[in-house]
Amino acid sequence: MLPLSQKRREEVHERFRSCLKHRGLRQTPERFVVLDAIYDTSGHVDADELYVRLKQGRHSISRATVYNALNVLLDCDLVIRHQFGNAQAKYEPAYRYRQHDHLICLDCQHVLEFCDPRIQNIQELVADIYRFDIKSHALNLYGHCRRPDCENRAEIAV
Amino acid sequence: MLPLSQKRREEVHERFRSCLKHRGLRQTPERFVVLDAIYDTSGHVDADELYVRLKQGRHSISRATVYNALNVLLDCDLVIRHQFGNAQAKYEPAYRYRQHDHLICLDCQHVLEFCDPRIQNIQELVADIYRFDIKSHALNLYGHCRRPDCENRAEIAV
DNA sequence: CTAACTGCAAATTCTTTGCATACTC
DNA sequence: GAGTATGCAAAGAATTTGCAGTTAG
Repeated sequence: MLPLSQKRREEVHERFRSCLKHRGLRQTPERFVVLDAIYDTSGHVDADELYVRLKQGRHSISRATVYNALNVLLDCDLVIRHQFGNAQAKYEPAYRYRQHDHLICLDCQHVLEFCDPRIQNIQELVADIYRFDIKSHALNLYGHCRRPDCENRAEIAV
Repeated sequence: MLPLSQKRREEVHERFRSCLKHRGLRQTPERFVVLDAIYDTSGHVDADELYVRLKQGRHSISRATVYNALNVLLDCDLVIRHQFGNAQAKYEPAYRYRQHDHLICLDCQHVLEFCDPRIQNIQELVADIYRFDIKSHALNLYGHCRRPDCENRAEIAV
């Protein structure tokens, strides 16, 4: 959890407000609490982590509302959802870092981020060839990290 | 469903047999039936489709066994598992096509395959920089296809 | 004031597990 | 023959849904 600058937070809230208005959705406190929780997160959170964290904090909120807020935030392009292999969605802020992709350790589930401009080129080329209007992409690299404290290293393949 | 050549099927079976032996696992008819069903599939199947197809056909099999077989086949690197956004795993043969990635239509869920050699380069560079031993990758491009019969096109973003 | 949202619990979906029976090796 | 795999049904995990009560606009 690293706190955002007040200015940054205001920008994100403003964007959310205008998106909600535009879609005729309500500005509820719960939705902003979930938004802030995601933007205060370094790395990736899942829905349950958010629920537990907010429940423990002074913002009581139900799981259903967390999921609802996440879907609204996805619709507004304020958060990004990832599926890193194991079928539990992870979320991250859409407007914090520059565009990046992920490197996932198969042993300890650690996630690293990296950038490579060539992905943009690939995307454009493929869009052109297949006549697709591409909205987003996800490049996930799976492997084994070499952190000394990496867990479950034992599971070695053939 | 496009039938494999007998020769190709034999190669795949042989690979599976040797892998099972190597791991001290049994060669059960069910495992080979699931293997063949996946290799007879053009495109991507999920576990339930396999179950239904095999149930309908002359090979009665339980869901639990389908899942078990899938996990064994994954371990043996004979099939590849994908998560295309919606958290239901899809499977495809590992030894039919050359290495490829996927283009997914957000409206009709259609999946196209494409190849780009630069991904290999990116993978090697990232492995080097982050000192990761990369085993596999998945590059998914999400967007809107332009097929005239694309369903659900209506859902337009802002 | 009223339609949309929240909270709760129940329902759904996908996958795994436990246990008795069946079958490989 | 020993131990692993299968089949069934039940359990589990993640997410969605239905509904009564609450609240934003």
